[in-house]
Amino acid sequence: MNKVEDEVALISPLYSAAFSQIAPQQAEAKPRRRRNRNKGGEDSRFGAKKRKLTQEQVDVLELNFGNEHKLESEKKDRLASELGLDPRQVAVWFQNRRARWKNKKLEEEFSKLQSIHDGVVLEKCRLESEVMKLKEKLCEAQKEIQRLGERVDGVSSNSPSSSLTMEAMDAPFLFEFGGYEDVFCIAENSYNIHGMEWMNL
DNA sequence: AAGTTTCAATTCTTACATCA
DNA sequence: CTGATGTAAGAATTGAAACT
Repeated sequence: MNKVEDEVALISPLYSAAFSQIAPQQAEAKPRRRRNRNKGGEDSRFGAKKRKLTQEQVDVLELNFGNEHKLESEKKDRLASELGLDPRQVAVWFQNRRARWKNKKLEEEFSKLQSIHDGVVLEKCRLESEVMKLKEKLCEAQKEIQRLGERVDGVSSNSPSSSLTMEAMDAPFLFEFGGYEDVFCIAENSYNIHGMEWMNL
């Protein structure tokens, strides 16, 4: 396994985990109860409207998130008192931070898969054009063989020891594959083959 | 079975940008 | 400048599922 595959394999469980939980909800799509607006009013939990954590608070939270994405209850209380926040706020911050982290990972995995996909498409194009070139070569070879065959037929009735007969004999491999007919047959049929299907022939 | 925790989805607020 | 409007980011809530 190469590095990219390694990383993708590492992150991939995120997809299954995410999708396994999203799917049932999408299927049912129950309506959610709307929350009452609390415009400029009192927040039931904090007594006053308190929003937007300070940069310093965020920095400390980020530092702790960097070490451990999950929050032990003890650590939550300690952080909360250290930052002058409600423990609930710390818990919510970690929860939202985990969600953002997960989204970021999914985006990263998506762009990795996309670049792998682009590479594969490019390689497919290259192989297809190679197949086309080989088919053209094959076609030319067949025409040459046919020309030689016709000359052999024309001359053999007059002179069995002519140089043309010898030319024909220089390609003994053709006879091992059952003669010209099979070769022609393959070449004609393979003109309408796309992708790598021709290999099955 | 009831309480707790976690998660995805959603709502709501804030800050900032743009435009008339 | 200023107020209206749009929008991205993130704080907070909700309900369901998993866990204890």
